[in-house]
Amino acid sequence: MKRTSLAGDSCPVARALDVFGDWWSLLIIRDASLGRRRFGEFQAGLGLAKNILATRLRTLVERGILKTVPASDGSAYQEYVLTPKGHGIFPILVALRQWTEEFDEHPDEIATIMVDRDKGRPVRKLALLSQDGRVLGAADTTLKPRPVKKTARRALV
Amino acid sequence: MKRTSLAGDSCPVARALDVFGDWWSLLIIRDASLGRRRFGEFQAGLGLAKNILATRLRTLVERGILKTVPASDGSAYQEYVLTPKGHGIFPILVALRQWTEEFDEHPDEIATIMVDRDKGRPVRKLALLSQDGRVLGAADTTLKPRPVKKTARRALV
DNA sequence: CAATGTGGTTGCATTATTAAACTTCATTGC
DNA sequence: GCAATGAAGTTTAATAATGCAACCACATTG
Repeated sequence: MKRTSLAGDSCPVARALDVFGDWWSLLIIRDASLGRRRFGEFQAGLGLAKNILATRLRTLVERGILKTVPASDGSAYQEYVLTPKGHGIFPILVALRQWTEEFDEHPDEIATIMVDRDKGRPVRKLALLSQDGRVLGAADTTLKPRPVKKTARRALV
Repeated sequence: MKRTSLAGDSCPVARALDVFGDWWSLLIIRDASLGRRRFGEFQAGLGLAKNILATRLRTLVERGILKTVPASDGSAYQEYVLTPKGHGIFPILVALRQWTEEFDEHPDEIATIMVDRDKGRPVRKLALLSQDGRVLGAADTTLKPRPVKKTARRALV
């Protein structure tokens, strides 16, 4: 069957999904961003099979989303923590959260809200802004071919 | 295999992934937001098997992300267009795109950039803001239990 | 040093994905 | 008006991923 890979796709959305777009990866990343670090913590929190968790952790490490570090409690085990590349996924988690908050049919089943740590007040909705600060909706945007970088152009000459 | 359903989960991230978190749905939604409407357009653009496309379109309609409308060209076929709930996914697509733009190992393979339609200039990065307008990173946020709505509280009394 | 806990791996049954062939209805060419 | 083509699916059979349970190696605890 060979599940079609999106790795070589030219669309940045597809490329992101190729890295962490499977059923469990984003949930693992979510838990990691909440401070979970140990294999057992992920397994208990997510309720997934251990073999699948092992596979996912391995590929997320391979892809530079997570890295393994010696356990913080001095034991000989290892822990999994987000790399900068992994921390960069945070806005995606926020966007997913906010979509559910706005459109879910049963918002009363949502357990938590995201708040500003300082003030304890709910965060604002993510907004897409133009360079001059206008709020943009989907209809206010277009896609253009990526301009070739100067260095790349010089290399071609 | 019995893919574990996340529908009843209390985490809003999991609930969103339960709706469109599979391998193809977000790509279909991406294409829909680019103006693709017909079965054949999706199939040609995504290169996925027709049976899977048919299944995905059906469940996305069931879940209120897409709706079917009579074809715009007067033919007897139908077209698939985003509902408001589906349009609400746009920020998630933007977040995925921007993550790839920032962290991908081969950014030269990315074909397009998102620009402001008016000015033709690249959009800004999505930013998470507090109520008083400060930019928040992951470390500046926490999760709190969802406060009970007034109406719900009154219903309990 | 035996017992338990952590962090996996292995094997098997079940379910999902895929490509290709087939079906149905609408549209076009003649 | 009728055959041929195309759009939009459905069906079928092979293959890959998932889930569950059992097993294993090593570390830690009593």
